Amino acid sequence: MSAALRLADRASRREALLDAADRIIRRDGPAASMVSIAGEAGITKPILYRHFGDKGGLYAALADRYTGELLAQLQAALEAGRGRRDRVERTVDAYLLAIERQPQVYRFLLDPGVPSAEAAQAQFQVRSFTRRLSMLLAGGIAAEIGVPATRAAAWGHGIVGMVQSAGDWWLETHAVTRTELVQELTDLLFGGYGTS
Amino acid sequence: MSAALRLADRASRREALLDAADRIIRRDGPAASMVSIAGEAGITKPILYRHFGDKGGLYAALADRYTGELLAQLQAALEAGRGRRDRVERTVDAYLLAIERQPQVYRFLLDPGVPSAEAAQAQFQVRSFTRRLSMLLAGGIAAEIGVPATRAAAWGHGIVGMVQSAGDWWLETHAVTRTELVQELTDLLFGGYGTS
DNA sequence: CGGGAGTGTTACCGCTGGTAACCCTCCGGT
DNA sequence: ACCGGAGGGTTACCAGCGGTAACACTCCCG
Repeated sequence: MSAALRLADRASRREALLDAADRIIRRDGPAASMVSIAGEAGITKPILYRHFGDKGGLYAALADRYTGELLAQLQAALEAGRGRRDRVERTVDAYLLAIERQPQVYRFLLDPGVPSAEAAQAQFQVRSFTRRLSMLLAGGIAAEIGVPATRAAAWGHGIVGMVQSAGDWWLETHAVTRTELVQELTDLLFGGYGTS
Repeated sequence: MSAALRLADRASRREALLDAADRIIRRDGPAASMVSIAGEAGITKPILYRHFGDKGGLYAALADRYTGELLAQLQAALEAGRGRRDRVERTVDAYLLAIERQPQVYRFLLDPGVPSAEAAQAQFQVRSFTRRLSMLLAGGIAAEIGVPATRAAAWGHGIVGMVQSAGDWWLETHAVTRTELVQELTDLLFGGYGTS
């Protein structure tokens, strides 16, 4: 009977640990160390390792949490829009808003400062997120406009990378306002380059 | 008099060290360690540090070399093309060809597995490359079709990211042939999504 | 023939991720 | 009431990393 309690305890504990890691990563960026995370959580390293096995495991869990939130926001924006162009604008804007609000988290997701191959799981998790997002987008494209699957896939990955890269640049320079960037990118997607 | 000789020696030595680092990075990817690079070059660590000061310095030098080559290839492709669409196709193809031939180098450039903030210079160098490339592209766009500078800048970064991300996906999956991907991306840029 | 420059080495430091061994508390069975 | 084991927690350690200090050698120049 207490086994269930133990399990629930473990789960909430795990969440608390992730919260601590989240705080530290927001403060230190991808350079956060395991001991500092453990310290923030009020415990010591081995407990972290008992829960997540690996630094990669912790990072993967965190990445999963973040990407889950982001994906939900993006999907909400996607569904809120009316008409194709409106949907694109809202989604791009939602993405930019997210990375603007939590740049450290975003940096962590984009390049988790993994020392080497040990923590490749996190890298994988993030790449997996990008791919999931791209494929989701590809599915949407294929469904929206009749287009072969390979073309939709290529476009999906390309568009995701486009927004991501432009967002990265924008985050560093803030050379334009967010709404301006949304307009520029949407224009680009809707044939601004080819038909001008 | 021998000072010049010494300098030439130093320069060629430096090139040799970069060659060794290049070999190791091709073998181990971004996880290459300083001691293994030194070993490959037939010497020991401190010499590396005397030459490059820092791991960041070595990585920056390597990144500089790689990006120099890549930039030259891209510019050549850009100038070889006749007409806008042809230029885009050639350039995208040149990029894909380059990353296909040397995926490890490409990985190193994209995410140098820097442990943390120590070697931020390399990161900076690479980002600087992406930005240089994007701004070069932006300049081309602005000159080619009359477009405001901010729009050209946003587009430049977006397009670079698009090709980069799609190339990344392609490198992992090889879901399409290179020439197919070139066509898809060019179509996307030339209004394939907006005008279909 | 002496004495620096400069090249090379070994040996170390601090820090990181990761783990082994131990302790201590609390809960259930007899 | 006691006692034994299952976890949670800690200290103390290991290997490896980037980075550096101190020391040896060689070779060229005055």
